[in-house]
Amino acid sequence: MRVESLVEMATRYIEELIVTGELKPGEQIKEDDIAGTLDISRPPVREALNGLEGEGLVVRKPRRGAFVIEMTEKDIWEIYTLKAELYATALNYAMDRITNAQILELKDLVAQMKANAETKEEKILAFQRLHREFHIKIMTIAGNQRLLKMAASLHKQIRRYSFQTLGYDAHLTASNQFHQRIVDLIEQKDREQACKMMRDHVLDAMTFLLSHPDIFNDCAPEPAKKQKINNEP
Amino acid sequence: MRVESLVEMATRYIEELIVTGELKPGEQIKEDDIAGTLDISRPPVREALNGLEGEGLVVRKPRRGAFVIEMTEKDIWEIYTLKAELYATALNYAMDRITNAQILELKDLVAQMKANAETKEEKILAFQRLHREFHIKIMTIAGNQRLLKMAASLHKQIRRYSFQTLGYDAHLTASNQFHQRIVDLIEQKDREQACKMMRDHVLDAMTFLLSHPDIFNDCAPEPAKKQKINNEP
DNA sequence: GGAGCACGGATTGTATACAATAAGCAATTT
DNA sequence: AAATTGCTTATTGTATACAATCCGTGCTCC
Repeated sequence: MRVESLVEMATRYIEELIVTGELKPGEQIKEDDIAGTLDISRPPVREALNGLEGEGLVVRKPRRGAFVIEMTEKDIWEIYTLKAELYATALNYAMDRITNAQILELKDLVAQMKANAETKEEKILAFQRLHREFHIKIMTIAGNQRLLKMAASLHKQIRRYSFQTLGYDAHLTASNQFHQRIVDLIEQKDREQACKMMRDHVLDAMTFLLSHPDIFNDCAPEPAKKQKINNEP
Repeated sequence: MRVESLVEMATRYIEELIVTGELKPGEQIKEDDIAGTLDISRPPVREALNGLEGEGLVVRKPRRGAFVIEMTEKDIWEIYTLKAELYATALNYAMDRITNAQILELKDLVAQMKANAETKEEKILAFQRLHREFHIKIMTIAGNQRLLKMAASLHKQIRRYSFQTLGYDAHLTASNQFHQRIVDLIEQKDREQACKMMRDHVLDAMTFLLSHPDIFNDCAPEPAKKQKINNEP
């Protein structure tokens, strides 16, 4: 009477460890450890790791094991520039179909994102959830499931850093401004500018992250022994 | 002394079966069959199927097995519209970095694509290879590996149909014209028009395929018993 | 005669067991 | 003392074995 398979369970578990930063980039993920913790056998864990490799969260080195993916500035650039295009494309297609009711829903999300919460952490968590919902709604309206899936995959790869960037008030308010402008432009049916603004929104987040290298250096693996692992022939 | 793991071997094998159309859409892929044919055990086959599911070539229905993905017109639309954007994006970034030598290489590929071969099949196969090389070169120059990977993934999903569409001379010459124009615009450093032409090129291929429904209906599974499989609760 | 239920076969999901390989350490040699 | 080689150990890659579930068929009952 399980609702999810053991593979799905293991996938969610490992993904959570990576996204929350509990497992640092470069760190090895041993199949036995995960299997032992979840009290299951190795095969489901293996399959989960395979799936996560496909999603770009994990790299497998033959006969060596699975490791949390390491991010360079180049990777950040790759992900954000792609995300910018996918989001802009989604909006472009969404502009053909969006209804007034849906515009109101987007406006509501933007309003909620501006709201304050008890603690800063709560605010960030709420913002992340709403932010996600905002972009998913646009991509859903666009009606391209593959686009949604690809964007989600890219997003997962950088979700590690989003909590920390949002810790900066300047970035959070800037993000809010972008959303407001985007919705305004959608309402005005200004496709060209709306898409451009969406692109700028994502690229602005990239610029912010790249100008705060401490954010993704903080997640670096201990340089002691792990460094040797990077020696590729 | 194997160079590739059994998983990679199984992946290549199954992928080939699907892309060549030997396995029809909707057809079940039994782990035992593949394992028996390749004379290996089930686990590597399972992992291969998992990977192919991630690439969108296979769907797994819980406790039911793996099936070759079925394509609807909606899927065709999703894939081509996305591909158009990814290719255009790649070109946009490539325009910043492309060298004159690389432009000459592209010109050479276009010239080769126009060349005739002994038989029609040979010509199509050569064209496919060169065509692939042409777009990969542009994406490589763009310098975004993730973009390349995503585009490759999308391409695999429709490669089944590309051989057949190229059987139509009209489509092949149209495709050649697009390539010629794209390279010309690259040479003239007309970024805007080059990207637009690239988009049009991909969308033109989509229009052609969608206006020849026989091409992807030909690959349909036998309606006898398999149809029942599609009954979802 | 038709519909519902039960049982059997087939196939996947999961677990355990074994084999192969690569890393780390120590001992030995130069 | 440093380097190299051989051994040991830990971990993945692969195979086999078992359990759970779903489909189809045949029987029974209405």
